[in-house]
This record gives sequence, structure tokens and C-alpha cells, in this order.
Amino acid sequence: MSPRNIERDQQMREIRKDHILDAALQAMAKRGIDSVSIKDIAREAQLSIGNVYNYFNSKDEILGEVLSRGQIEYGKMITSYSMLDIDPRDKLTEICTIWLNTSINWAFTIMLESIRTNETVNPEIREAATRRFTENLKPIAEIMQQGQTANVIIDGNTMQLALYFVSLIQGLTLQMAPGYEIPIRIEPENIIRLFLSTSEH
Amino acid sequence: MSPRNIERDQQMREIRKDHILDAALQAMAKRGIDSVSIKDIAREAQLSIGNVYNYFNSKDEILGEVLSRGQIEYGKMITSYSMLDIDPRDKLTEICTIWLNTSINWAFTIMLESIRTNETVNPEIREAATRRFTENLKPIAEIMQQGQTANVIIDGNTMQLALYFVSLIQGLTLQMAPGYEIPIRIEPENIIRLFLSTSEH
Amino acid sequence: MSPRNIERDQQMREIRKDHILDAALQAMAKRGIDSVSIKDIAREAQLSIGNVYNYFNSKDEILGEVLSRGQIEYGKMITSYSMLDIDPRDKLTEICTIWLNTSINWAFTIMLESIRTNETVNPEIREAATRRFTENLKPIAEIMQQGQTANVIIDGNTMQLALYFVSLIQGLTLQMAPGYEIPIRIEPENIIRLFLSTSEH
Amino acid sequence: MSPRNIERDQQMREIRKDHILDAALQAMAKRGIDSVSIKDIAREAQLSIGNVYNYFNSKDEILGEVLSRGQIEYGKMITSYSMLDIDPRDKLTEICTIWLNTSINWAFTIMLESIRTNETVNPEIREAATRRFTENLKPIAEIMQQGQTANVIIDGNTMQLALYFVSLIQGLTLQMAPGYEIPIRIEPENIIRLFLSTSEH
DNA sequence: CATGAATGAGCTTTCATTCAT
DNA sequence: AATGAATGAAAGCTCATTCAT
Repeated sequence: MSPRNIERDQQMREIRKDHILDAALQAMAKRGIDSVSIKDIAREAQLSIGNVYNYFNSKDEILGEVLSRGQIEYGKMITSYSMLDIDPRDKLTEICTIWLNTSINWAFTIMLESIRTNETVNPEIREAATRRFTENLKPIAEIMQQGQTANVIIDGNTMQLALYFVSLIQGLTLQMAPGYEIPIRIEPENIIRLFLSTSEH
Repeated sequence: MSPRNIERDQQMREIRKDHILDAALQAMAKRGIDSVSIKDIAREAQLSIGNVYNYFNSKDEILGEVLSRGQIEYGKMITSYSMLDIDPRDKLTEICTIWLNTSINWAFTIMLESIRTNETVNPEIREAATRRFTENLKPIAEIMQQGQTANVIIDGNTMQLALYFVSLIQGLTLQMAPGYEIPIRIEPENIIRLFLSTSEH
Repeated sequence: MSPRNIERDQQMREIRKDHILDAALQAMAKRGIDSVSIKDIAREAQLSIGNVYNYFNSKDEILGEVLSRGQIEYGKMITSYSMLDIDPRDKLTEICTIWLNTSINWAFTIMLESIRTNETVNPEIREAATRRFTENLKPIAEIMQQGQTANVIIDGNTMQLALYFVSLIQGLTLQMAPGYEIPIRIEPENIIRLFLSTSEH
Repeated sequence: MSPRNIERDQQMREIRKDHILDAALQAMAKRGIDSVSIKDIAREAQLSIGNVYNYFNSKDEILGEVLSRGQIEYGKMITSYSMLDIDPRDKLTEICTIWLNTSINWAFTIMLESIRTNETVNPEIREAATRRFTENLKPIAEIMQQGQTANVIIDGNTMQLALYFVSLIQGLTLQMAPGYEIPIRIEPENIIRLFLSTSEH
């Protein structure tokens, strides 16, 4: 009855929502983005199907939020790297390594595309996903800028370079999705090398 | 015995199969690979659903053949480029330009991943898709090799470079899928520049 | 144009119809009565689907005629036995042996029931099947009568005995359908023994 | 945690499963085993089609369970009779009467054959059906043995006699399926008489 | 007569979502 | 808040039948 309890209830609600989103991501990784069902998610979260709907309005909303969370987290990660006081080349290498090593990331790449091209998904969700993607290019562009200033990164439009960098990594995560066995090593240092300027080669 | 021209019937059959595969690709581009239904494909091909099954045994078979056709066509294209007697840098630029300008190519990228990670798809189809992908890296690697010999392409394992090149392009095609509007120009010359060696920068 | 040709055409037609009915029976034995399709029958007969419809109006008609032919043939067989001048007990033994040894007969038993209980089948076809079944009891009843006169067959209503005799054999053919392996011998002599009168035991 | 009474829910679930199986049997009796559809079963059970799938995984599973239930029930019935301390002849008469009077039993006979010969049905289900059939011959054989000991039943291999007895009854149930009108009385006493030994005729 | 492409109704099955409890 | 039974729409697929050639 006290404000305290209401506040705590809200917190509990958020914790449970997060729990469901975690479960959804796990379920997607297991079953595949498009084959995952609400039942899968509920089972993974150890909740009843009906109860999941107490926290989210639809399956699409869940998928949208899973993606959103992933994008926001990724945004925070690269933003913090962009602000570090270390060699910009090391920043890129780190980002690249982290992204490629997190086995679930291919799922985000697919999810992004899946949500975007699925006409049945709420347009707002789709638009938001695209907007965040573009927004997340900026910290990378900022790192590129830092590298250009330090004369270690190839010149050119930094947003364009950021787009190439991100696209390259996303393309590679697709190759790393389960099932594939591309018999070629993927080495972050070599990837970064593509973006290094003349004097550094 | 037969009032029909058997040979002509066979030809017609092949033409119609191709027609259905074209329609399937169009439908996928419109609805998204995982949401596309046999109904969508039939509608696009202006055939009844049942009749589609006169030409293919299953939806998966159709998807597999669409992908296969695309991969084979792409393989021929890059192989012919690899054998031309022109500057390797121009070869890459041309390949990049063609691939990015063909608006439907993002669909192949998704299809490849979709087929690969979908456990319900016939393992043979999945394996074949992966094998052709790997096979198609070789002509690109060959071009990289030519460039290295001519001292215009960055050094390093050529298959690895080919994988990065293809992943980058595939990643970019994803950004070009309908719905998105990334406000950033994509310029093949700048993409190729990433793979040029020191002395060329 | 001559009557001769018309007559011969009619004969040819009958021969082809018979050929299709043979094929249908074979196909049923292979695929099962309810799973058999017109395509199966056409393939077995080495005809096109459309051409099958030049000889019969529907699949049900084919099934009905296959059953009819089988019943008529069986009727002829038992009628001729009923008229032979040999020990009635041997007649029954022979009939029993022949019926159980013809591997396809279980199919007729099923077909009879299938046609009878299938409401979508033309009522006339269903009625005819039942009528022929009843009609075919009479020669068996006649043999029972002969046996009773000769004091070798159990007394009682001969049509009832015939029904029991036929039901027993039909029941046994079901046990002999493919897939089963009932590890019990079936011996015609022992079956007939059930119908022998006191003094013969 | 739950506002539901879990134990009661489980009971309700079992009751509803039984209800569906009852409905399936009724529907089969009406439409024929091979023509019966999930739609028919759902209508008979007054449930939606989708809801039927909340209780069973497939149509085959339903058919398998209907048969299984019937066979188990029948097995219990004859086993209890086999253990009674009454005249073995009366046991057979009773079993025969009960079986022939239960109007639905012809459906089991067909179902057994149908499941057995249908290659698309799960082999385990088919094997189990055959096994239970064979198992259910044993109590009958036991009764035959009792009769032989008491000198009232014809001599011979008891399992073989049991098979003949059951086949005869099964054959007769087929004649009693709806639609037929065989104008011949079926009298259990007369059926049993076939199995009585010399001295009893 | 001969063909098999074409159709459309029907099948089994799945699943997001709702709702009585 | 919590449950899972219930629904209904839609999926993939099959097949008897028709029909243009």
C-alpha cells in the first residue's frame, strides 16, 4: 500500500521482464529466430504462456525488445571504448574481438534483418531498430576520426568507414552461425589492418 | 501414342520451373525469406498452390533451388572476372558494383543464412549451400592473388582476404534491404581501397 | 467403320478396363487400400492419369469394380466346387486352402468393409457389394447341405453355417495381411474339422 | 504460485483425453476408420481442432490409443472370464455374446487391420497393436485348455483354436458394421457348438 | 484416345493470442 | 499475478478430377 511497495513492484516487474528477454534470447539461439515460439520462450523462462503476456503484449514486442536491448548494450560498449584514452587501433581490435567471440551475436544480425523486412511487425518497432543501428555507427565513426587524427586510420568519410567496418563484422558473424564450418580463420588483427593507413602497413 | 510433343513439354516444364523460381525470389524480396509462403510464391507466379507442387516437392526444395541458382550464377560471374586480363583492382570494383547494384542480392544473403541455420531443412540442401559458398570464395582469392603478384593488393592469406571481402559486401547488402534507409553512401571504390596495398594508398 | 471394328473396339476397351483393374489391385496390395491414389493405379497400369478416366468415371468406381470382379470370380469358383461330385468335406478344404493361399485376398476383405462403411461411395456400389456377398454364401450353404445329407457336416441352418465358415476365413485373411507375424500355424484341415459332425470327430 | 488446483487439473486432463478417445471411436464408427478426420473427431468431442492437439500429438496417436484402450479392456474381460470357476463352454458363449452385442466392436477389428497395414503409422504403434492381439489369444487358449481337460472342447492346439475362435468372431463383427443387412441370424450358441468335442454334439 | 498441367477442396498440424479460473 | 485450456487462422501439402492440347 505504501509508495515503497509500488516502487518495488515496478522493480520486480522490470526484473521479470528482463528475465523473459534473457530467456527469449536463449530460446532463439536454440531454436532459431523464426522458429522460436512463445511456448519455447515461456518454457525457457519457466513461466506459463499466459503469464508471459502479462509482461509483453505480443511476440513481436518481445523480439523487438530483445533486439533493442542488444543494440543499446552494444551502443554502450562501443561508446565507452570510443571515450577511452588508448590507441584507436586497439579500440577497433577490441570491439571486433568481443563481437566475434560472443557466440550469440549472429542472432542479433539476423534479428535485425528479420524484424526490418517483416511487414507484419509494428512499423514503429522496425523504424526504431533501424534508427538505433544508424545511431550506433557514430561511436565507431568517432574512433575512425580519432585514428585519422593520429594518422593511423585510412582517410575518408568516417561514417562510411564505420558502416564498412560494422557491415564486415556483421557479415562475418553470419558465417559463424551454427551449422556452418567455413574452413578459414577469422583474425581480428587482419580485419583491422584493412582500415589502417599507408604508413602503418 | 501421345498427341503431345514430349520434347517441347520438357522444355516448357523447365521454363515453368524457372518461372516459379523467379517468382519465389520476388516473393521473398517482398515478404522476407522466413515469412514467404507457398501461397505468396504461387500468387507471384500466377499459379495455383497445388500446381506449384507439380514442379517442386516442397517449399524447402524451392528455397534451396533459388539459392543454388543464385550461387551458381554468382560463381560464374566472378570466375569469368577472375580470368579476365585486366587490373585486379578493377575486377574487384566491378564485382562489388554489380553485386551491390542488384537490388535482390540482399535476399540471397539472408537465404543462405536462413537455410543454413534452419534445422528442419534437408541436411543435403544445407550442406550444398555451404559448400558452394566456400567454393565461390576461390575465384575471389585468385583475384587477390593476382593483385598481390602485381603488388597492388594488401598481403596476407588470400582466402582470408576473400572471406573478408565477401562478408563486407554481404553485410552491406543487408543494409540495403527494403525498409531501411541508412543515410550513408556506399561507394565501391572506397570499399576496394581497403584491400589495396601500401604503395597504392 | 464396319460393325466388326466397332465390336473389336468394344473388346479392346474391355481388355484395357481389365488391365486397369488388375493394376489397381496390384497398387492396392502395394500401397494399402486407403492410401492408393489414381496416380499409383495409372503408374501401375502404365497409363496417364487422364487416360484412366477415359475408362472409369471415378476412383470409387474402380475400387467398386475391383471388388465386384473379385466377388464374381470367387462366386464362380465356389459355385463350380458346389457342383462337383466329390466329398463335401474336400470341397470345403479346397476352398479354404485356395482362399487362404491367395496372398491378395485379405485386400478384398478390407475393400468390402471399406466400401461398405464409406458414406461418400455411391450407395448403389455399396449395396451391390453387400448383395453379392450374401449371394456368395449360397453355394457354401449348398455344400453344407450336401455334407449334412451325407451325415458328415454338423447339423444346423446351412446359411448360418456358411456365414460362420466365410467369416472365419475372412477373419483369418486379416491376420495374414502384410506386417503381421502371428506365430501360429493356420491349417485348413483343422478349420474344416470345426464343421464336421459328431461321428466324424 | 498457481491459482489452479494442479491435481484436479491433471484429473480433468485425463478425463478429457478419455472423452476425446470416446469421441474418436464414435467418429470412426460413423465415418469409417480411414476416412475419419481430426475435424470429425473434434466435432464429435465438441472441441476445436486445435484443442484436440493439446491432448494428443497426432491423429495416429489418437487412433493408436483408441485401439490400445480397446485391446486392453478386451484383454481384461477375457482374462477375468478365463479365471472364473464355471463351465468353459459358458465362458466362450459369454465372451462371444458380449463381443458381438457391443455394436462398436467391428470398428476395432478394422482399426487393428488398418493400423497394421498402414506404413505411415509409427512402427512402434503397429508393433504394439500386433503384440497385444497375440497376447490376447492366450486367455482364450487357456479356456480352450480348460475345456479340453473337461472333455467338452474339441482337441487340437489351443492357440490355434483360440485364433480360429477370435478370427471367426472378428469376421462376424465385420458383417455387423452399419450399412450391411445380412439377413442371417448370428447365434453365439451355434458358434460355440463348432468348438465342442464329439461327445457333446 | 492420350497426356499431364492445372485446379480447388480438403487434409494434418502449428501457434499467437485470449480468457475463465 | 498465474495458469494452461481453448480458439481460429494460417501454414504446408495431397489428391481426385477436369481440360486444353
